[in-house]
Amino acid sequence: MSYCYDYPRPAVTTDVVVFTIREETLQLLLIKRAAAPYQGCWALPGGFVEPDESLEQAAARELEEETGVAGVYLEQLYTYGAPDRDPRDRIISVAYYALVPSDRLQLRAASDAEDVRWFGFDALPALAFDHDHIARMAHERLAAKLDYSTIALQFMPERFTLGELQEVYETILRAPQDKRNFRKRILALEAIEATGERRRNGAHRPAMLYRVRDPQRVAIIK
Amino acid sequence: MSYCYDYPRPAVTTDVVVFTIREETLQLLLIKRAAAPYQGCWALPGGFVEPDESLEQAAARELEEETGVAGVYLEQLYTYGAPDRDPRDRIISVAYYALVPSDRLQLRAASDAEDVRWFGFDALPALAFDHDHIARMAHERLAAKLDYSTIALQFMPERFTLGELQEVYETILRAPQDKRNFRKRILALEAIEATGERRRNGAHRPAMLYRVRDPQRVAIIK
DNA sequence: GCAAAAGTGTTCCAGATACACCCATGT
DNA sequence: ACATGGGTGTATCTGGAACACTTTTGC
Repeated sequence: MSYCYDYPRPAVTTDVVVFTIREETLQLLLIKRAAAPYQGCWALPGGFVEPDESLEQAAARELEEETGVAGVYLEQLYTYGAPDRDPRDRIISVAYYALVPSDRLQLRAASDAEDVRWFGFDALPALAFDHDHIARMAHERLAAKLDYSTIALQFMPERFTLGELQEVYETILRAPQDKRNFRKRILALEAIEATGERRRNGAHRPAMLYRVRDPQRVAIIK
Repeated sequence: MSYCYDYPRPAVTTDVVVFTIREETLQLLLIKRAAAPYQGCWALPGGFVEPDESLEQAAARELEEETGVAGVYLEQLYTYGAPDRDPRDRIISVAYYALVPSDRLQLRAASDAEDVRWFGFDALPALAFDHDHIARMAHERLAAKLDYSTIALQFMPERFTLGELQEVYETILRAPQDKRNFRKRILALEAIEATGERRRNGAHRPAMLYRVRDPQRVAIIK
């Protein structure tokens, strides 16, 4: 079976920059390429867009195939189409980025063993194609959005402390935040609420647990 | 001649939302479609991406073919790929938007007569495909960028008055600006400079003419 | 009792906002 | 002289930044 057209057509893929935060580091999901080009090289998860799915559906499908997670935050980043970005064929990639809460990052067993792994964003291996460029742009977008949206809440598990949330901000922004100003600012958004429960977590005072008010919604601030 | 692939491929186009400002209205360039689907309907200029050009090159080429202008500000907006956005074939469109200075908006004579026209953004006809959606998103992006960049300067001719620049802001934001605060803010950016010339322009005091310091650069503010 | 994270307010500064009158020109 | 857009400064408000000590627990 083959599909024929009057003019040459590029192939269209989606690539997904999957972020999570674990152990106070920003992590990124990569897969090891099984086929040429860049065989054996690490790359962003992604694949061809099917005829009957939207671009976002394609990205969500790739994400679920690699990680088993669904329903997480997913946003279109940019479309990359330099003619030589793939050495063999003309491939246009619509890149998305996804944020996975830290309590849902267990990779599905289905993903064949060692071919899928989390990497610290500061310790990435060499990446295939222009994927390092895509990953950098995704990080810039994410850091920018911290300032004018509630996007960081997408990383949080069901219950979390303000200290944990602050660590998320500090990890992405690579800068310490003032504790009192941070709490004032976050609580003023009214995007999270105290649960009333506390978490005892070592030799110190227990912390109040919070939850996100509307977990789906990413509000724009100001 | 025909081009064959093992899997079906979408066609990839670029569409360009071309803005200008004339007579204190935000205007948008549309072309009348000669072929089906949506024959006779107004649409954004655009066309297929050639095998050897980048996406931005494709957008710039389409823009120059329709308007004769080149070298203007051009930025990728978003990529639209709903499976049914074109009723006949799967077409993925990488949308750009362009800003044309008001002294360069004469359409090339080559564009066959009445098939290319400027429309006021508030008086758009029905548009083909999802082009009304694309145009709305482009306007939102443009309005947002006024607040944190010097993008509005891309609309200005070589020499202009502060009153004219203020009109540009008011037109895009659809809101009056305070004259004194506007001038203070703009001049503090140091993105424009007085030329020393004045323009006599009617029964009132002549206005100082300014020019953009670095016409290529769009600076991010704050 | 001591180590370790949680929790809590006030002062200060900078940038945004509100606001009204005189100036130079053409008719 | 009058109509028209050009040009200018100050007081106020608001949101962000800096900053240190007490509380509660486990060991």
